[in-house]
Amino acid sequence: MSTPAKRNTWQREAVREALGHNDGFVSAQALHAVLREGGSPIGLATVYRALADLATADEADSLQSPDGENLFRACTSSGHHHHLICRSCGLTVEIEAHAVEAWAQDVAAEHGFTAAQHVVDVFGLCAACTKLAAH
Amino acid sequence: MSTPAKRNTWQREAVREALGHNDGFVSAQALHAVLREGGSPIGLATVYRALADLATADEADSLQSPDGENLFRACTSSGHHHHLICRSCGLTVEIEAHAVEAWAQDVAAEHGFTAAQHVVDVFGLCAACTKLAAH
DNA sequence: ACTCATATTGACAATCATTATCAATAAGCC
DNA sequence: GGCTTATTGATAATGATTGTCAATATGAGT
Ligand SMILES: [Zn+2]
Ligand SMILES: [Zn+2]
Ligand SMILES: [Zn+2]
Ligand SMILES: [Zn+2]
Repeated sequence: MSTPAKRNTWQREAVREALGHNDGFVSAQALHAVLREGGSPIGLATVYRALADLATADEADSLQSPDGENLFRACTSSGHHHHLICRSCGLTVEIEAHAVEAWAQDVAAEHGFTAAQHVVDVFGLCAACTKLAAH
Repeated sequence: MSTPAKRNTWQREAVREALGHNDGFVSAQALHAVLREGGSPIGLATVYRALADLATADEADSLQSPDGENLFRACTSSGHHHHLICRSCGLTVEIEAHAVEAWAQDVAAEHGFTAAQHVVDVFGLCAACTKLAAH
């Protein structure tokens, strides 16, 4: 019952590359659409599976958008960080938040909570999308 | 196109009360089940609508669980705030985070983002659950 | 209390992201 | 080249949420 052997398929690699060519967070559906438009016959379920694998292998970051979608992004920095995300085009900026890290620790400790984790994401409209939205 | 007048129905009040009788975050489905078990013939769609209204009226807090469900909770303190939640028993503490509010605004503005929103939640083990977990 | 214009309800259908099926395929190993 | 079995992908299934719309109830006006 050891770890089931992983195999290398062009599908996995295609998803990895497609993620890498994208700056922001993308949904599985969107990534699948991009791949198909690029001529790949890859299946939707496979994209979902590949993204889930990449996320558990810490090769991709994942978060849920305000409307419940699961979004993925190629992992650039390996350390702990947070994101500023355009909810229109997906443009993402990695942000440091030392003050927030400390605050989270403190507030948890103050109330006797242990093993504290936190979810901190900022969503907005990037400069470009803000202009577009202004007709 | 002024604001459409709101009417008071026993359904709205039932949802409000059911929320108040619950300490932690609950899903619309769960709250509907509780109400029906209590003898109320309220409809599921109505519970969804009532909860959405309460949330927009800042009478209830909402957040999405790690698996994508929308959860609601009666609001004890008024105004914008965040939550410290025990991931074992659901105990919830409302927390102020003025520093985080300012940080979120600044970081968004610094990168030219507008209409910034943020998701900030702290999950951990409360004091009681920490003791239990210590065998 | 009666009327009326309309906000609200609720059973049900529709949507939408995600997951489960499962036969067909292909990766890695001999 | 064969064998084992992880992987794929078309499709069905799931499950939470939202839309539909006729029937109902609310609140203001009389
Ligand atoms: Zn944008
Ligand atoms: Zn952090
Ligand atoms: Zn607890
Ligand atoms: Zn805040």
